[in-house]
Formats: sequence, structure tokens, C-alpha cells
Amino acid sequence: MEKLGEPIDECQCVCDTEAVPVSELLTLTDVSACCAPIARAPIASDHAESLARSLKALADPARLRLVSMVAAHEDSEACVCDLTEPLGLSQPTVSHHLKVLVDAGFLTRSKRGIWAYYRLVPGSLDAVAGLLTTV
Amino acid sequence: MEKLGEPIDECQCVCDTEAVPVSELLTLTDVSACCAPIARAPIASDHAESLARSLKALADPARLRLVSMVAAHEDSEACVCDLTEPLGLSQPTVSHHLKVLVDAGFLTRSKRGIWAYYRLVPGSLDAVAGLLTTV
DNA sequence: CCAACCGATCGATGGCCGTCGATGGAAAAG
DNA sequence: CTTTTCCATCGACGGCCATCGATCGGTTGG
Repeated sequence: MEKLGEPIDECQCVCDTEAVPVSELLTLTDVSACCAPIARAPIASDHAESLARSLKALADPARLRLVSMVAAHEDSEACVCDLTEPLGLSQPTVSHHLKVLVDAGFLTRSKRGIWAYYRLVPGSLDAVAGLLTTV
Repeated sequence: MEKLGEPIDECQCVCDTEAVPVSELLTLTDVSACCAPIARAPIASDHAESLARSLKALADPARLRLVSMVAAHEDSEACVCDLTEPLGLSQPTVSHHLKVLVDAGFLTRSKRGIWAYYRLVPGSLDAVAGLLTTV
């Protein structure tokens, strides 16, 4: 859950504090929770890297289709076996793409029995969209 | 093992017309003008490629900062000489990134005298954001 | 005409990425 | 225990990409 800290002024958020170790990467929610759309003010360098990482995870036809198929699937979840054939890619490739999307925070993985079910993280796509919206 | 069912192709828009030659690529505005957000229904393959191309153009820290700097610059336009130094990259690299953004339809280029001024295309970022928004 | 400046293009280079076959690991079924 | 099924990981390969120095075209001023 998000902690409601001090009111967010321009772009003074937790991600600007020097306390966090360098190894920890800036998450997209960190940026979207504190920063204005990129067209309003020049984006900070580390924020640009964070947003670029998120966009890079989405900037692939196969991964876009995976996100779309998972989100629109019955019960809002799907397993790999449901996705491999419609996508027309091999199973290792599909697993690879799903891992990228999970690592980027767009999907969650839950294993039940033999199957691995993937779900869209609510609000993850909107976080990206919010940073791009100009109106 | 459940099947996904027959592919739902409920997106009937201008980009589906057979008139356009195959060589012409699907533009982002074509897709965003006709299609629902990707989380609502499984996205078509060619639409995924088009959106992926647009996202790939944005999925770079330098290019995100360029878009942001151009949009937030005085008079909403900026020349290369304004962008090279703050970005910390060489002039050829900046020109390369700007060309990528122009080709993707996010920026426009207008040359006046010695200088080349870049502007953000109104609505271009919102078109991408609209396809990602789930609410 | 020449010199200075801005910016695009070229060629090269190093690294990252999408893809697949092969393999491994875990869970249900027999 | 053995087999089967589902899925992640590994290793490798080919291609694309970000970056730079060098160069060239075009514009302005002397």
C-alpha cells in the first residue's frame, strides 16, 4: 500500500531522497505517484530512466498482445498454455515475455498446481498513461 | 486445457480498409482513433505492431527527456543547440533521437535559418495514453 | 569568395534483445 | 516409481540499437 507522506509539491518524492541505495531501482509507481506528466515540465534523469524501463517492457508486439490477452481473458487471468498458440510463438519465448512483464510490474504470476496464471496488475497501465497524458 | 475461442476482431476502423497498400505502415493515430484500450479486448496483431513502434520510440531515457524538454520549453519549441548540453549527449546522437521522434509522429521539425526547431505534436502522447488507459 | 556556425548523415562499434531448441524441475496421473 | 504435462531456465544465434567521431550540406556574416 502506498504510504501517504508529506504533500507532494512539484516533484519532491521519496525517490528523490538520497537514503535509498543505488541498487534499488526506481519503480514506476514511485514516479507516477509524485510527478507531473512529462509534457508539463522537464523530466528528471532518473525518472526518465524509470519510465523508459516501463515503456520498454511494453514496446514489443508480443508483449502488448500478451497484456491484452491476459486482461481480456476469462476471469481476467490466463495461463501460458492459453497464450502460446494464439500468439504464434514458442513456449520459452512466451515465458520470457511474461517474465519481462512481471518484472516490470504489469503482470502478476500465481502458480496453482501445474499451471501458472497471469493477471494484469490494476492501475499499472494507467500509471504509464498518466505520465504521458497532456490534458 | 481451455481454448481462447475464436479471435474477436470487433475493431472495425479505417485501418481495416483494404484500400491502403501493404507497404504503408499503420500509424498510431489510425489505431488510437478506432480501437479500444488494449485491456478491454485482445488487440489485433497489426495494431500491436503499430503501438509497439510508437512505444519503442518513447522507450528511451534520452528521448523521453527530449520530448519533455521540447514540450516544456519556452514557446513550446526548442532547437538542437538548446537540447544537446542539458542532455549530456553528443550532437549527432541528439539529432538521431530527434529524428526517431519525428518519424514516430511525436515531434515536428521546422527549419528557420540556421536553426531547426522541434515541437511536440498535439495529441500524439495522448493517443498512446488513451490506448493504455483501462478506466 | 571565405569563414563560422548549426545540424544531418555516415561508418563503426559495443551492447542489448527477441527467438528457438534443449534441458531441468515440479506437480498430478497411472 | 514411472510417466506425462506444464512451465522456467539455459545457451546460442542473429539482428537491431545507442553512441560517437568524422564529415558534409546549408545558412549567415564579413
